Amino acid sequence: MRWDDISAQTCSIAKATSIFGDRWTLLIVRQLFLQIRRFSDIQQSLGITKHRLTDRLNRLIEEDIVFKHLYDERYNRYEYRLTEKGLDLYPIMITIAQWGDKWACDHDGVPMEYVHTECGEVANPRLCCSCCGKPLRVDNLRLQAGPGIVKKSGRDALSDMDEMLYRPLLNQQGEE
Amino acid sequence: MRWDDISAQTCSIAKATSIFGDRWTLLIVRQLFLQIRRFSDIQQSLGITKHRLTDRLNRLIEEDIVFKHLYDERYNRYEYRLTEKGLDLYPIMITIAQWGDKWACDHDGVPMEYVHTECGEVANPRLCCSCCGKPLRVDNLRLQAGPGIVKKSGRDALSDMDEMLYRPLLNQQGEE
DNA sequence: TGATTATGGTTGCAAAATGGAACCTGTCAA
DNA sequence: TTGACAGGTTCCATTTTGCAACCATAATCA
Repeated sequence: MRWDDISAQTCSIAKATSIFGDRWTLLIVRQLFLQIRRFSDIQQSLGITKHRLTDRLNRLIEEDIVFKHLYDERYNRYEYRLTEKGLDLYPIMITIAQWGDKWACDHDGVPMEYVHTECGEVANPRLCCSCCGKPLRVDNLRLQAGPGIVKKSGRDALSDMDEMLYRPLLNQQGEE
Repeated sequence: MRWDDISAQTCSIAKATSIFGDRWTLLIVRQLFLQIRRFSDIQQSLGITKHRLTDRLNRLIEEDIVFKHLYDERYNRYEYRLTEKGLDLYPIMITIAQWGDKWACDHDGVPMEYVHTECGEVANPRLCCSCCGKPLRVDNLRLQAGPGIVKKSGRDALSDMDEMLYRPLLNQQGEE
């Protein structure tokens, strides 16, 4: 299984993983959220090699997650900024940080806190239902096949990989 | 910068990334959430080599994210299941899937839907404030240094890497 | 004017991670 | 006793990464 084949899967997690499922990409995005946006600043603050950073930034630009912004015309200097698609990674960053805070934190306590500026409190961001607002957990969220899979299945267009992954969901739907 | 050095950082995202910031780990966890738990099933459904899968599963076991469960005594067969720490990755999986649904979805629509069993609706899981329940976004969430960083800074124990990352937050706090 | 510094890279090579195929080790079932 | 299956391990070629050196441009300094 080559890396390009993974991005070709229907699964949204596979597609997302094919973009930032590597050692550096998420950390680069973290820096951008923390306003560390210049090539050399990112490079030094992460300890990533220039080579790798060039490569990763170009990939992020290709994916329309990052764009180059001219911040100094005299020197012809650019900084890297998040596009809307990139800014939309914020919930992922926060959710990962929360998990790390809970399970991989040393005895000093969490490194960062999140203040919800509207209510002024230190928030514990959590996933909630867009409909009723209650917290979502593994035991009160049921997965079901969405239109993407139902349509593909209808015209027999599921890949072997999709078939293995989604067949149980499709069958379960038939039973109900 | 070696990979082990990344997990040594204070940042929760760095620590989390050091565990599942690679091509396969998140996809393996996805299979476990989808009840695909046997070695050969995971291997075939992902197209990962046995070698790599063995390696990744062992790492997940070391990290206490996965444990082996004997499901057939006669054959002495094990399956891999998520621990509490592993189940806690659910919000991350959902959040990543949501992002993929929004930004990397083909024209057929989303592959999966999430039904909140308590209200019965197809939910659009989103991050909310644990205090007031309102949705959190990049523009209404402010980061501030938490006890982990404040304490380390107090006893001069910030690594160079931490210093670069957290100094702005510490200074900003002083100004207020 | 010529040397030096800063930014933002590229190039080349060695080391580490990964993929692919073959092989191994129980255990059961025919 | 042979074959099949689950769950690996071993070996080697390929790919990705880390590291150091080099380069180009523009500004600044002596």
